[in-house]
Amino acid sequence: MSQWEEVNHIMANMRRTSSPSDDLGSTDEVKIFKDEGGREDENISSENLFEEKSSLIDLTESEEKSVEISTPCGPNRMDHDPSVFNMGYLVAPYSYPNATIGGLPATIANRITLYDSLPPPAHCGIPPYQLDSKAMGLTKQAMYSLHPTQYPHPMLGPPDLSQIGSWHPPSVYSPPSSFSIPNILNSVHHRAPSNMIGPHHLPLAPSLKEEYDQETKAPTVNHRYSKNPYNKPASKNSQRGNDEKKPHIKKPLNAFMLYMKEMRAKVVAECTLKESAAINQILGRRWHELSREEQSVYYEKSRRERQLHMEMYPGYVLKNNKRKRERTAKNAASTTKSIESESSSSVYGEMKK
DNA sequence: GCTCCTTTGAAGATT
DNA sequence: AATCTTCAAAGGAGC
Repeated sequence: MSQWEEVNHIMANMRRTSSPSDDLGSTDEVKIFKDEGGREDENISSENLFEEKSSLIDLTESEEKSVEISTPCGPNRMDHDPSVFNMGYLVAPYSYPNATIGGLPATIANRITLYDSLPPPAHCGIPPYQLDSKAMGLTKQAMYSLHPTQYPHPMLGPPDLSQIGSWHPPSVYSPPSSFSIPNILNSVHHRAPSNMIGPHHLPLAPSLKEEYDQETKAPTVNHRYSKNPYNKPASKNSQRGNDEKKPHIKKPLNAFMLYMKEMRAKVVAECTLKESAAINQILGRRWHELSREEQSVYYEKSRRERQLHMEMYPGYVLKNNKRKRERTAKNAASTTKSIESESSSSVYGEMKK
């Protein structure tokens, strides 16, 4: 069996253990699994997966020892600690939930990581499973290995060293004093086609910026689905016919989403993989490989998107969809009833009344 | 055609 | 206050 086939086999196993009708395979279970720090899972034939992945690990490790080239889908950090492969696809690429920092409880560690003047850890990622070059259909050297001297995207240029050690958690509540919608628009229009915006020369993500541009010409209500305000949400809300009077307002993208949106095409081109789940794993790993300075670019963009979103939709309130919660809460309940419940509780972003 | 997968982060909901 | 849950994007896969 080739390595590529092995990877596919692993992914097929994942699907088999998570059929839509099987709640055990839902996202919820994965999250629980993550939270428990990779505890042995008696359900998911982990032994088989372990063996399969171990073989991949062995192969790749031996390759990496002989050839010091990062994998096409990102450098592999795991050669220092092979054990972290054990849970492969089934665990988060890093272990925040139960991880500790300096022996601190996980919750405190997370607080420090997230709020105490530090960005999320950029170097504690764990590849979910071994992505070897052959499996990715690549034998060439990685284009985006993110070596300190390599910046695959102009945005990810050499970091501003002055920022090192002075990370400030991005907050939508403390925008730069110079930030304002008119500033953004002026910058956008005057700098076109450059994507750089504002005094910080940070690009606003195409999503909101372009949509905002569109809306300034022909205002629409749904910013991210201006052309078809009902396309995506429709798939998750089949009772859309009843809701067509109040278009769905999507959430602003967070930093990682912005990063994914920007880098996805490159990773796809690099890896020949098309399955988004696998691509996202790669992107997740790369996200953690970014330096703080590189990540801060996206946090700043995200902050600006949220700020702009707030300006555009002052009354916007995201209401969580209780569908999954209800589904897991009442396993015994009939599916039909659940759908009915969903219809009444499935609310996406909407405006305050 | 709908849902899942998979990632991180923001924010509402729940405990 | 702490924890849990959902949803943002993406597109292939399964039902």
